[in-house]
Amino acid sequence: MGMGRPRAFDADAALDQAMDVFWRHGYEGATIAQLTEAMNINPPSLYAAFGSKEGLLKAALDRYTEKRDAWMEKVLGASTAREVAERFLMEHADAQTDPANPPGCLLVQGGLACGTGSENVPFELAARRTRTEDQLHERFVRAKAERDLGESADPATLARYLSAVTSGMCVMASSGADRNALREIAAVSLKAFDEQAKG
Amino acid sequence: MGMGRPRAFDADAALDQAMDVFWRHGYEGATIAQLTEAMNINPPSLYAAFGSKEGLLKAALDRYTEKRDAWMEKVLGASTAREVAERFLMEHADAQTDPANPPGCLLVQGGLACGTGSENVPFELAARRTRTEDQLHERFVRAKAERDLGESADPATLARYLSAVTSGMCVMASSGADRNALREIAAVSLKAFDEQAKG
DNA sequence: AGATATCTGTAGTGTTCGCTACAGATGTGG
DNA sequence: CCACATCTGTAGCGAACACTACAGATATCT
Repeated sequence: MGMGRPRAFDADAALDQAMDVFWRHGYEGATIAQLTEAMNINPPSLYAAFGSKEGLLKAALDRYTEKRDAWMEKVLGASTAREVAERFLMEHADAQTDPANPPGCLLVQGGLACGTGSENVPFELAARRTRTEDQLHERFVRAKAERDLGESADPATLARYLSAVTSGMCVMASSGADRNALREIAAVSLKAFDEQAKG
Repeated sequence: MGMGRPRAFDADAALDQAMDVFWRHGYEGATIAQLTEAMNINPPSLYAAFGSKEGLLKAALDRYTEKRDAWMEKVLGASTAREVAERFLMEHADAQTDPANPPGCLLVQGGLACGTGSENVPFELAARRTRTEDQLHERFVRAKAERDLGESADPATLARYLSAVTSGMCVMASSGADRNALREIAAVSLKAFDEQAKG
Protein backbone atom coordinates (compact mmCIF):
# COMPACT_ATOMS: atom_id res chain seq x y z
CA MET A 1 0.00 0.00 0.00
CA GLY A 2 1.20 3.51 -0.79
CA MET A 3 1.99 6.31 1.60
CA GLY A 4 -0.06 8.97 -0.12
CA ARG A 5 0.72 12.14 -1.93
CA PRO A 6 3.43 14.11 -0.16
CA ARG A 7 2.85 17.60 1.15
CA ALA A 8 3.73 20.21 -1.44
CA PHE A 9 4.65 23.01 0.99
CA ASP A 10 7.24 23.42 3.72
CA ALA A 11 5.43 23.37 7.06
CA ASP A 12 8.03 25.47 8.90
CA ALA A 13 8.13 28.15 6.23
CA ALA A 14 4.32 28.22 6.27
CA LEU A 15 4.34 28.54 10.06
CA ASP A 16 6.70 31.49 9.80
CA GLN A 17 4.17 33.23 7.59
CA ALA A 18 1.30 32.32 9.92
CA MET A 19 3.30 33.69 12.86
CA ASP A 20 3.59 36.99 11.10
CA VAL A 21 -0.16 37.23 10.50
CA PHE A 22 -1.08 36.28 14.08
CA TRP A 23 1.53 38.71 15.34
CA ARG A 24 0.29 41.59 13.23
CA HIS A 25 -3.45 41.10 13.63
CA GLY A 26 -3.80 39.05 16.82
CA TYR A 27 -5.41 35.63 16.95
CA GLU A 28 -8.96 36.82 16.49
CA GLY A 29 -8.08 39.51 13.97
CA ALA A 30 -6.29 37.01 11.74
CA THR A 31 -8.64 35.35 9.24
CA ILE A 32 -8.21 31.99 7.59
CA ALA A 33 -8.20 33.79 4.24
CA GLN A 34 -5.26 35.98 5.30
CA LEU A 35 -3.43 33.02 6.79
CA THR A 36 -3.82 30.78 3.75
CA GLU A 37 -2.77 33.59 1.44
CA ALA A 38 0.35 34.34 3.49
CA MET A 39 1.17 30.65 3.80
CA ASN A 40 0.50 30.23 0.09
CA ILE A 41 -1.74 27.21 0.59
CA ASN A 42 -5.48 26.50 0.46
CA PRO A 43 -7.72 25.92 3.45
CA PRO A 44 -7.87 22.11 3.13
CA SER A 45 -4.08 21.93 3.30
CA LEU A 46 -4.11 24.11 6.39
CA TYR A 47 -6.72 21.97 8.12
CA ALA A 48 -5.09 18.69 7.08
CA ALA A 49 -1.79 19.84 8.56
CA PHE A 50 -2.87 21.76 11.67
CA GLY A 51 -6.46 20.73 12.43
CA SER A 52 -7.95 24.12 13.21
CA LYS A 53 -7.16 27.80 13.51
CA GLU A 54 -6.24 27.25 17.13
CA GLY A 55 -4.13 24.24 16.18
CA LEU A 56 -2.29 26.43 13.70
CA LEU A 57 -1.64 28.98 16.40
CA LYS A 58 -0.24 26.35 18.71
CA ALA A 59 2.02 25.02 15.96
CA ALA A 60 3.19 28.56 15.26
CA LEU A 61 3.79 29.08 18.98
CA ASP A 62 5.80 25.88 19.17
CA ARG A 63 8.00 27.14 16.39
CA TYR A 64 8.21 30.55 18.03
CA THR A 65 9.22 28.92 21.31
CA GLU A 66 11.92 26.93 19.55
CA LYS A 67 13.51 30.06 18.18
CA ARG A 68 13.06 31.83 21.48
CA ASP A 69 14.73 29.05 23.40
CA ALA A 70 17.78 29.28 21.18
CA TRP A 71 17.80 33.01 21.79
CA MET A 72 17.33 32.60 25.55
CA GLU A 73 20.25 30.21 25.68
CA LYS A 74 22.50 33.01 24.54
CA VAL A 75 21.00 35.39 27.09
CA LEU A 76 21.19 32.94 29.97
CA GLY A 77 24.72 32.03 29.00
CA ALA A 78 26.05 35.32 30.31
CA SER A 79 28.39 34.84 33.24
CA THR A 80 26.65 37.16 35.68
CA ALA A 81 23.04 37.80 36.61
CA ARG A 82 23.58 41.43 35.81
CA GLU A 83 24.67 40.65 32.30
CA VAL A 84 21.78 38.23 31.87
CA ALA A 85 19.40 41.06 32.75
CA GLU A 86 21.16 43.49 30.47
CA ARG A 87 21.16 41.16 27.49
CA PHE A 88 17.56 40.18 28.12
CA LEU A 89 16.36 43.77 28.22
CA MET A 90 18.45 45.13 25.37
CA GLU A 91 17.83 42.22 23.04
CA HIS A 92 14.12 42.62 23.69
CA ALA A 93 14.31 46.31 22.82
CA ASP A 94 15.91 45.41 19.52
CA ALA A 95 13.77 42.39 18.68
CA GLN A 96 10.50 44.19 19.39
CA THR A 97 11.40 47.00 17.01
CA ASP A 98 13.05 44.84 14.36
CA PRO A 99 11.42 45.85 11.07
CA ALA A 100 11.65 42.22 9.99
CA ASN A 101 8.80 41.47 12.40
CA PRO A 102 5.62 43.23 13.43
CA PRO A 103 6.14 45.43 16.51
CA GLY A 104 6.18 43.82 19.93
CA CYS A 105 6.04 40.12 20.57
CA LEU A 106 3.73 37.37 19.36
CA LEU A 107 3.12 36.22 22.93
CA VAL A 108 1.63 39.60 23.81
CA GLN A 109 0.20 40.96 20.56
CA GLY A 110 -1.33 37.56 19.88
CA GLY A 111 -4.12 38.38 22.28
CA LEU A 112 -4.54 39.17 25.97
CA ALA A 113 -8.33 38.97 25.93
CA CYS A 114 -10.36 36.90 23.51
CA GLY A 115 -13.97 36.21 22.69
CA THR A 116 -16.12 33.36 23.98
CA GLY A 117 -14.86 30.11 22.56
CA SER A 118 -11.25 31.27 22.32
CA GLU A 119 -10.59 31.61 26.05
CA ASN A 120 -7.85 29.06 25.61
CA VAL A 121 -5.76 31.37 23.44
CA PRO A 122 -4.78 34.00 26.04
CA PHE A 123 -4.12 31.12 28.42
CA GLU A 124 -1.79 29.45 25.94
CA LEU A 125 0.10 32.68 25.29
CA ALA A 126 0.40 33.32 29.02
CA ALA A 127 1.88 29.87 29.52
CA ARG A 128 4.59 30.61 26.98
CA ARG A 129 5.37 33.92 28.62
CA THR A 130 5.63 32.20 31.97
CA ARG A 131 8.13 29.82 30.46
CA THR A 132 10.51 32.68 29.79
CA GLU A 133 10.01 33.99 33.30
CA ASP A 134 10.76 30.53 34.67
CA GLN A 135 13.96 30.33 32.67
CA LEU A 136 15.11 33.63 34.15
CA HIS A 137 14.05 32.51 37.60
CA GLU A 138 16.08 29.34 37.34
CA ARG A 139 19.12 31.27 36.17
CA PHE A 140 18.85 33.70 39.06
CA VAL A 141 18.52 30.88 41.56
CA ARG A 142 21.83 29.61 40.24
CA ALA A 143 23.28 33.11 40.42
CA LYS A 144 22.29 33.37 44.05
CA ALA A 145 23.89 30.02 44.84
CA GLU A 146 27.04 31.38 43.21
CA ARG A 147 26.89 34.49 45.42
CA ASP A 148 26.33 36.49 42.26
CA LEU A 149 23.21 37.97 43.87
CA GLY A 150 22.81 39.54 47.31
CA GLU A 151 21.58 37.68 50.37
CA SER A 152 18.08 39.07 50.39
CA ALA A 153 17.65 39.30 46.61
CA ASP A 154 14.67 37.22 45.49
CA PRO A 155 15.19 35.38 42.18
CA ALA A 156 11.43 35.08 41.62
CA THR A 157 10.90 38.81 42.06
CA LEU A 158 13.77 39.67 39.75
CA ALA A 159 12.49 37.32 37.06
CA ARG A 160 8.96 38.62 37.36
CA TYR A 161 10.14 42.18 37.21
CA LEU A 162 12.10 41.64 34.01
CA SER A 163 9.18 39.77 32.51
CA ALA A 164 6.84 42.63 33.34
CA VAL A 165 9.15 45.25 31.86
CA THR A 166 9.58 43.41 28.58
CA SER A 167 5.82 42.88 28.36
CA GLY A 168 5.38 46.58 28.91
CA MET A 169 7.86 47.24 26.14
CA CYS A 170 5.62 45.18 23.84
CA VAL A 171 2.74 47.50 24.58
CA MET A 172 4.93 50.53 23.95
CA ALA A 173 6.19 49.00 20.70
CA SER A 174 2.63 48.50 19.50
CA SER A 175 2.03 52.20 20.16
CA GLY A 176 4.89 53.04 17.84
CA ALA A 177 7.78 53.37 20.30
CA ASP A 178 11.08 53.06 18.45
CA ARG A 179 14.26 51.25 19.35
CA ASN A 180 15.74 54.13 21.29
CA ALA A 181 12.62 54.59 23.38
CA LEU A 182 12.66 50.92 24.34
CA ARG A 183 16.38 51.02 25.03
CA GLU A 184 15.84 53.89 27.41
CA ILE A 185 13.22 51.89 29.28
CA ALA A 186 15.60 48.95 29.37
CA ALA A 187 18.39 51.13 30.76
CA VAL A 188 16.22 52.47 33.57
CA SER A 189 14.99 48.98 34.37
CA LEU A 190 18.54 47.78 34.62
CA LYS A 191 19.15 50.24 37.42
CA ALA A 192 16.24 48.76 39.34
CA PHE A 193 17.70 45.36 38.76
CA ASP A 194 21.06 46.47 40.13
CA GLU A 195 19.47 47.95 43.23
CA GLN A 196 17.40 44.84 43.78
CA ALA A 197 20.27 42.47 43.05
CA LYS A 198 22.41 43.97 45.78
CA GLY A 199 19.72 42.75 48.16
CA MET B 1 -43.64 69.69 16.82
CA GLY B 2 -42.71 67.10 19.48
CA MET B 3 -39.28 66.03 20.68
CA GLY B 4 -39.77 62.32 20.33
CA ARG B 5 -39.86 59.42 22.70
CA PRO B 6 -37.20 59.72 25.37
CA ARG B 7 -34.45 57.15 25.82
CA ALA B 8 -35.51 54.45 28.24
CA PHE B 9 -32.00 53.52 29.49
CA ASP B 10 -29.22 55.40 31.22
CA ALA B 11 -26.39 55.90 28.74
CA ASP B 12 -23.62 56.07 31.35
CA ALA B 13 -24.77 52.95 33.14
CA ALA B 14 -24.96 51.18 29.77
CA LEU B 15 -21.45 52.37 28.92
CA ASP B 16 -20.16 50.96 32.19
CA GLN B 17 -21.52 47.58 31.17
CA ALA B 18 -20.05 47.90 27.68
CA MET B 19 -16.68 48.80 29.19
CA ASP B 20 -16.73 45.59 31.16
CA VAL B 21 -17.43 43.48 28.07
CA PHE B 22 -14.72 45.19 25.95
CA TRP B 23 -12.32 44.88 28.87
CA ARG B 24 -12.97 41.20 29.39
CA HIS B 25 -13.10 40.07 25.77
CA GLY B 26 -11.21 42.75 23.86
CA TYR B 27 -12.77 44.84 21.11
CA GLU B 28 -12.90 42.09 18.53
CA GLY B 29 -13.84 39.38 20.98
CA ALA B 30 -16.84 41.37 22.20
CA THR B 31 -19.97 40.71 20.14
CA ILE B 32 -22.94 43.01 19.71
CA ALA B 33 -25.09 40.28 21.23
CA GLN B 34 -22.96 40.23 24.39
CA LEU B 35 -22.85 44.01 24.54
CA THR B 36 -26.60 44.50 24.14
CA GLU B 37 -27.30 41.83 26.72
CA ALA B 38 -24.90 43.40 29.24
CA MET B 39 -26.27 46.87 28.52
CA ASN B 40 -29.80 45.50 28.73
CA ILE B 41 -30.89 47.12 25.49
CA ASN B 42 -31.59 45.97 21.92
CA PRO B 43 -29.35 46.55 18.92
CA PRO B 44 -31.36 49.44 17.45
CA SER B 45 -31.04 51.36 20.73
CA LEU B 46 -27.31 50.76 20.71
CA TYR B 47 -26.92 51.97 17.14
CA ALA B 48 -29.21 54.96 17.65
CA ALA B 49 -27.14 56.08 20.63
CA PHE B 50 -23.60 55.22 19.56
CA GLY B 51 -23.62 54.73 15.80
CA SER B 52 -21.51 51.60 15.53
CA LYS B 53 -19.51 49.08 17.52
CA GLU B 54 -16.46 51.31 17.20
CA GLY B 55 -18.53 54.34 18.19
CA LEU B 56 -19.62 52.47 21.29
CA LEU B 57 -16.01 51.71 22.12
CA LYS B 58 -15.06 55.35 21.77
CA ALA B 59 -17.95 56.40 24.01
CA ALA B 60 -16.88 53.80 26.56
CA LEU B 61 -13.30 55.04 26.31
CA ASP B 62 -14.44 58.61 26.85
CA ARG B 63 -16.18 57.54 30.00
CA TYR B 64 -13.16 55.50 31.04
CA THR B 65 -10.91 58.50 30.47
CA GLU B 66 -13.19 60.68 32.59
CA LYS B 67 -12.87 58.34 35.53
CA ARG B 68 -9.18 57.94 34.94
CA ASP B 69 -8.60 61.68 34.87
CA ALA B 70 -10.25 62.02 38.26
CA TRP B 71 -8.01 59.24 39.50
CA MET B 72 -4.90 60.77 37.95
CA GLU B 73 -5.65 64.07 39.61
CA LYS B 74 -5.21 62.40 42.98
CA VAL B 75 -1.98 60.75 41.83
CA LEU B 76 -0.51 63.91 40.34
CA GLY B 77 -1.53 65.87 43.40
CA ALA B 78 1.23 64.30 45.46
CA SER B 79 3.78 66.84 46.59
CA THR B 80 6.89 65.09 45.28
CA ALA B 81 7.74 63.29 42.05
CA ARG B 82 8.71 60.30 44.11
CA GLU B 83 5.32 60.11 45.70
CA VAL B 84 3.63 60.60 42.34
CA ALA B 85 5.52 57.57 41.06
CA GLU B 86 4.72 55.54 44.14
CA ARG B 87 1.03 56.32 44.06
CA PHE B 88 0.88 55.73 40.32
CA LEU B 89 2.49 52.31 40.58
CA MET B 90 0.74 51.09 43.68
CA GLU B 91 -2.69 52.29 42.66
CA HIS B 92 -2.21 50.54 39.35
CA ALA B 93 -1.31 47.31 41.11
CA ASP B 94 -4.53 47.51 43.07
CA ALA B 95 -6.79 48.68 40.25
CA GLN B 96 -5.59 46.02 37.84
CA THR B 97 -6.37 43.25 40.30
CA ASP B 98 -9.58 44.73 41.66
CA PRO B 99 -12.17 41.95 41.45
CA ALA B 100 -14.76 44.59 40.58
CA ASN B 101 -13.15 44.83 37.12
CA PRO B 102 -11.68 42.34 34.70
CA PRO B 103 -7.90 41.97 35.16
CA GLY B 104 -5.59 44.58 33.70
CA CYS B 105 -6.70 47.74 32.04
CA LEU B 106 -9.18 48.46 29.27
CA LEU B 107 -6.58 50.46 27.36
CA VAL B 108 -4.37 47.38 27.07
CA GLN B 109 -6.74 44.41 27.17
CA GLY B 110 -9.00 46.23 24.71
CA GLY B 111 -6.68 45.19 21.91
CA LEU B 112 -3.07 45.75 20.86
CA ALA B 113 -3.47 44.19 17.43
CA CYS B 114 -6.71 44.04 15.47
CA GLY B 115 -8.01 42.67 12.22
CA THR B 116 -8.29 44.47 8.91
CA GLY B 117 -10.92 47.16 9.19
CA SER B 118 -10.38 47.74 12.89
CA GLU B 119 -6.86 49.17 12.63
CA ASN B 120 -8.20 52.30 14.23
CA VAL B 121 -8.94 50.58 17.51
CA PRO B 122 -5.38 49.86 18.69
CA PHE B 123 -4.51 53.37 17.58
CA GLU B 124 -7.31 54.85 19.66
CA LEU B 125 -6.30 52.85 22.73
CA ALA B 126 -2.67 53.86 22.27
CA ALA B 127 -3.68 57.52 22.14
CA ARG B 128 -5.42 57.19 25.50
CA ARG B 129 -2.40 55.48 27.00
CA THR B 130 -0.18 58.24 25.70
CA ARG B 131 -2.43 60.72 27.43
CA THR B 132 -1.56 59.23 30.81
CA GLU B 133 2.12 59.27 29.92
CA ASP B 134 1.83 62.92 28.93
CA GLN B 135 0.20 63.78 32.24
CA LEU B 136 3.08 62.18 34.10
CA HIS B 137 5.56 63.91 31.83
CA GLU B 138 4.06 67.29 32.52
CA ARG B 139 4.09 66.66 36.25
CA PHE B 140 7.77 65.65 36.15
CA VAL B 141 8.68 68.72 34.15
CA ARG B 142 7.19 70.74 36.94
CA ALA B 143 9.03 68.63 39.52
CA LYS B 144 12.28 69.33 37.76
CA ALA B 145 11.61 73.06 37.73
CA GLU B 146 11.01 72.75 41.46
CA ARG B 147 14.36 71.00 41.90
CA ASP B 148 12.41 67.95 43.00
CA LEU B 149 14.29 65.95 40.35
CA GLY B 150 18.02 65.77 39.67
CA GLU B 151 19.82 67.89 37.09
CA SER B 152 20.20 65.19 34.49
CA ALA B 153 16.92 63.39 35.19
CA ASP B 154 14.76 63.31 32.06
CA PRO B 155 11.03 63.82 32.71
CA ALA B 156 10.13 62.14 29.41
CA THR B 157 12.17 59.05 30.22
CA LEU B 158 10.70 58.78 33.70
CA ALA B 159 7.15 59.10 32.39
CA ARG B 160 7.77 56.56 29.67
CA TYR B 161 9.33 54.14 32.10
CA LEU B 162 6.37 54.29 34.47
CA SER B 163 4.00 53.93 31.57
CA ALA B 164 5.85 50.86 30.34
CA VAL B 165 5.88 49.23 33.76
CA THR B 166 2.17 49.68 34.32
CA SER B 167 1.46 48.33 30.84
CA GLY B 168 3.60 45.34 31.70
CA MET B 169 1.60 44.91 34.86
CA CYS B 170 -1.53 44.69 32.70
CA VAL B 171 -0.02 41.78 30.81
CA MET B 172 0.93 40.08 34.07
CA ALA B 173 -2.55 40.67 35.46
CA SER B 174 -4.10 39.02 32.43
CA SER B 175 -1.88 35.99 33.11
CA GLY B 176 -3.37 35.74 36.56
CA ALA B 177 -0.82 37.70 38.60
CA ASP B 178 -2.37 38.75 41.91
CA ARG B 179 -2.14 42.00 43.84
CA ASN B 180 0.98 41.05 45.72
CA ALA B 181 2.82 40.06 42.57
CA LEU B 182 2.02 43.41 40.97
CA ARG B 183 2.94 45.27 44.14
CA GLU B 184 6.32 43.58 44.12
CA ILE B 185 6.88 44.72 40.56
CA ALA B 186 5.80 48.22 41.55
CA ALA B 187 8.22 48.24 44.48
CA VAL B 188 11.17 47.23 42.31
CA SER B 189 10.23 49.81 39.69
CA LEU B 190 10.15 52.45 42.33
CA LYS B 191 13.81 51.79 43.07
CA ALA B 192 14.63 52.39 39.42
CA PHE B 193 12.68 55.59 39.61
CA ASP B 194 14.66 56.71 42.64
CA GLU B 195 17.95 55.96 40.96
CA GLN B 196 16.90 57.75 37.82
CA ALA B 197 15.37 60.68 39.66
CA LYS B 198 18.66 61.46 41.41
CA GLY B 199 19.97 62.18 37.92
C1' DA C 1 1.72 -1.29 -13.75
C1' DG C 2 -1.89 -1.38 -10.29
C1' DA C 3 -3.80 -0.54 -5.79
C1' DT C 4 -3.72 2.52 -2.10
C1' DA C 5 -3.11 6.53 0.71
C1' DT C 6 -2.64 11.24 1.24
C1' DC C 7 -2.44 15.88 -0.53
C1' DT C 8 -4.36 19.83 -3.49
C1' DG C 9 -7.70 23.12 -5.58
C1' DT C 10 -12.50 24.33 -6.38
C1' DA C 11 -16.39 25.46 -4.59
C1' DG C 12 -18.99 25.49 -1.46
C1' DT C 13 -21.38 24.53 3.76
C1' DG C 14 -23.83 26.32 8.01
C1' DT C 15 -23.16 29.78 11.46
C1' DT C 16 -22.34 34.03 13.36
C1' DC C 17 -21.07 38.61 12.57
C1' DG C 18 -22.29 43.78 12.59
C1' DC C 19 -26.06 46.14 11.44
C1' DT C 20 -30.97 47.70 10.02
C1' DA C 21 -36.15 47.87 8.10
C1' DC C 22 -40.22 48.21 10.03
C1' DA C 23 -44.10 48.78 12.98
C1' DG C 24 -45.73 49.96 17.33
C1' DA C 25 -44.92 52.66 21.61
C1' DT C 26 -44.18 56.97 24.09
C1' DG C 27 -42.92 61.18 24.84
C1' DT C 28 -43.24 66.75 23.48
C1' DG C 29 -45.21 71.04 21.34
C1' DG C 30 -49.24 73.24 19.53
C1' DC D 1 -56.19 65.88 21.59
C1' DC D 2 -53.62 65.76 17.69
C1' DA D 3 -49.31 65.93 14.73
C1' DC D 4 -44.75 64.88 15.12
C1' DA D 5 -40.24 63.18 16.42
C1' DT D 6 -37.69 59.80 18.48
C1' DC D 7 -37.12 55.47 20.85
C1' DT D 8 -38.09 50.32 21.41
C1' DG D 9 -38.61 45.37 20.18
C1' DT D 10 -39.05 41.84 16.61
C1' DA D 11 -37.22 39.89 13.05
C1' DG D 12 -34.02 39.39 9.68
C1' DC D 13 -30.60 41.48 6.21
C1' DG D 14 -26.06 40.65 3.36
C1' DA D 15 -21.34 39.60 4.29
C1' DA D 16 -17.68 37.34 6.34
C1' DC D 17 -16.41 33.81 9.28
C1' DA D 18 -14.17 29.02 10.29
C1' DC D 19 -14.37 24.98 8.16
C1' DT D 20 -15.20 20.91 4.67
C1' DA D 21 -17.16 17.63 0.64
C1' DC D 22 -15.51 16.17 -3.30
C1' DA D 23 -12.90 15.05 -7.24
C1' DG D 24 -8.59 14.92 -9.35
C1' DA D 25 -3.50 14.73 -8.72
C1' DT D 26 0.72 12.50 -7.04
C1' DA D 27 3.37 9.96 -4.39
C1' DT D 28 4.60 4.91 -2.27
C1' DC D 29 4.42 -0.16 -1.99
C1' DT D 30 3.75 -4.61 -3.97
